[in-house]
Amino acid sequence: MIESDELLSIRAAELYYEEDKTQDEIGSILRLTRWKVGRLLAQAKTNGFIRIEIVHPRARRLPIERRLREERGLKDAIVVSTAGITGEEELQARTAQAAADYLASIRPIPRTLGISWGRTLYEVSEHLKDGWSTGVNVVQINGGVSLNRRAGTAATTAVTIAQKAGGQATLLPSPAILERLETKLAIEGDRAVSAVLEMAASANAYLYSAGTADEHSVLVDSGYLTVDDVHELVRKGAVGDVVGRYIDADGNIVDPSLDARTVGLSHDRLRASDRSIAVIAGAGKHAVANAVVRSGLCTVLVTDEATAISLLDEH
Amino acid sequence: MIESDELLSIRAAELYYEEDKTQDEIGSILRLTRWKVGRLLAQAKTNGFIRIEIVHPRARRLPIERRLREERGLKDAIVVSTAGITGEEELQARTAQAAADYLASIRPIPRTLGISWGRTLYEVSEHLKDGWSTGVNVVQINGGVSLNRRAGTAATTAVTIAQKAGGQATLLPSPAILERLETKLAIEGDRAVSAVLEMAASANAYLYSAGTADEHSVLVDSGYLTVDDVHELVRKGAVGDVVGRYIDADGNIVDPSLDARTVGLSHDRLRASDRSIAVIAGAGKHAVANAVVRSGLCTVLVTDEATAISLLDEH
DNA sequence: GCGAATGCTGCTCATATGAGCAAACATGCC
DNA sequence: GGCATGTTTGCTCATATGAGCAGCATTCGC
Repeated sequence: MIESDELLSIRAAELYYEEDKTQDEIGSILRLTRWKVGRLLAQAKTNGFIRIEIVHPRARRLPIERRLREERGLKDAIVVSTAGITGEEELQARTAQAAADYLASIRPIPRTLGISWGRTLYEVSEHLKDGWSTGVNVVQINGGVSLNRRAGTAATTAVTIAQKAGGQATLLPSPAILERLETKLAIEGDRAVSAVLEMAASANAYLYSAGTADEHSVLVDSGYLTVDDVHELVRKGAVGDVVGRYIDADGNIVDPSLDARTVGLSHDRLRASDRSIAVIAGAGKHAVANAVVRSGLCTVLVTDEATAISLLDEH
Repeated sequence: MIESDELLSIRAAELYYEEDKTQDEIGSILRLTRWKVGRLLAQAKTNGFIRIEIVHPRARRLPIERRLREERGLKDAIVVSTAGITGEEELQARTAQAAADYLASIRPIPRTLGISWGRTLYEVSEHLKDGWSTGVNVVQINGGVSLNRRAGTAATTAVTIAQKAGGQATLLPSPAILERLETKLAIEGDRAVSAVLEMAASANAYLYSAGTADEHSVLVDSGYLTVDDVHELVRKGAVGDVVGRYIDADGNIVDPSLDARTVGLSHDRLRASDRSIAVIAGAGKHAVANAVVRSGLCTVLVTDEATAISLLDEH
């Protein structure tokens, strides 16, 4: 009876979902009452035999978002669907789009938005619609004067976001990491820098991404760290960086002396904000994402389905 | 408006299918009337954004079955779902199961069933339930005395099917292919063989599979043909074999002189039957399946989703 | 073998949904 | 601008579906 009922529920589901028959019609085909058919269909659903997927680049996974809010204590979560995805690039595009959508939807509109920089943030800026908000000022929250060919990406990101919202962009005129602590303290003391840092500290909302702790990190690419530096950080437990600062699985700073030479908003300030939005997607970033969420670095997370699920499994 | 409506329909679909909200509730969330929501959902379905899959080893694809009947003129078609499939083996098992189910369901119950032999048929016999029918006699329709270690598979298949139905099995005591035409004519003239062939010709229903035209063919494995023979057949246009006879894409016999040396039911007899069931599944058998269907060798086809779709595309 | 307990069945009733339609609206054409 | 045409909207009404419940059967314990 267990067996035959399961088979029946599949037959019923075929007729219901694929042939668009009513439960009544199915009843007469399978020689059952329509109530029995309804129960078989409910059973098929419960057993997980019916899989419904929304296949669209803008599709989100609301049940997963809810679980992230409830189980991981996030204020909000945006999870993009990976259904029908073709590659890592598309995943990043979808996530950036979702982050842009979310940013445009938050109320009250933040007067000042603190942002980090990197590939992800750049993509978010590209996906924002012109006029996405009215008069949002953008301020960089970590050192962004890039040393190499990528120069300008960081500035472009901030300027684009501000411009599209009809606001002003304020850049942080400082390297991300300095070689000597004295230099760092000196540059922080400079009025041109300290004013920006103060503005960053008083922003109403933050938008940032996180990097992986490997040789492909933007900090390596930009020349602030060597591959060996990163390997050493990994050995010490680093899982990735958030606004230029490397953290371990618990969200703690991995290397305090390196951190002291890093210019930008502190993680404590980020944790104190009630609107810090992290945009983290991709198979390689599960570990950082987990560290960020666990240590309360963000209140809102924009991510992909696979990362979200790993976040729920970890828990 | 085109754009924003599409996005709205996705939001509505998320709330409807993932959050189990009513159209009314969705209406108040998205500030729409419930009728608009209903239309958005219908639109999302039409646009193919909603994908519903039945994930179960016994699941079938009824819409594809219907199209096969309508567009390819089959009396009946059984298409097993490939959703959640892990490998070729599972595909074969699912198809064999479906063929067994179908065989047990046909009415009127055939008094005599003609069968071929091979891996597929053997699996079908294994999947049949004991007592699947009452008194069905089984007769082999092509030469089945195997020359190698596989000896017995052919016989076992026929005996198992008959036994489980409480009927008699009649074996065809002849090689599949003979080296000389004279021998073939002589063996056909023998009463022990001709009686079986007559019985085969008068069967009420046929169940057979098809082989690919390559070195993995059972006919090569059994020693009836060499790898070179098969290559030569392929060169002449062979796409596979049906009950030991090689056909081209149009279902025509590829090599008449080889065919004349092949013992078993003719394709003409198979085409004249109103109940000839072909069981053909697997990525390698798309071409044979198409030839079988196109040339009317079967009235009923049991196959997998991918093969079925290729059959509809060909058309 | 008998009663209790559990589960299954077919029902009533409330609710959710889809079909069809008239009015409002936008669109193109002169 | 004014009219005709096609599209979208909000509705009524018929239908499909799910919740809840009482009766029936089956199982289990003793």
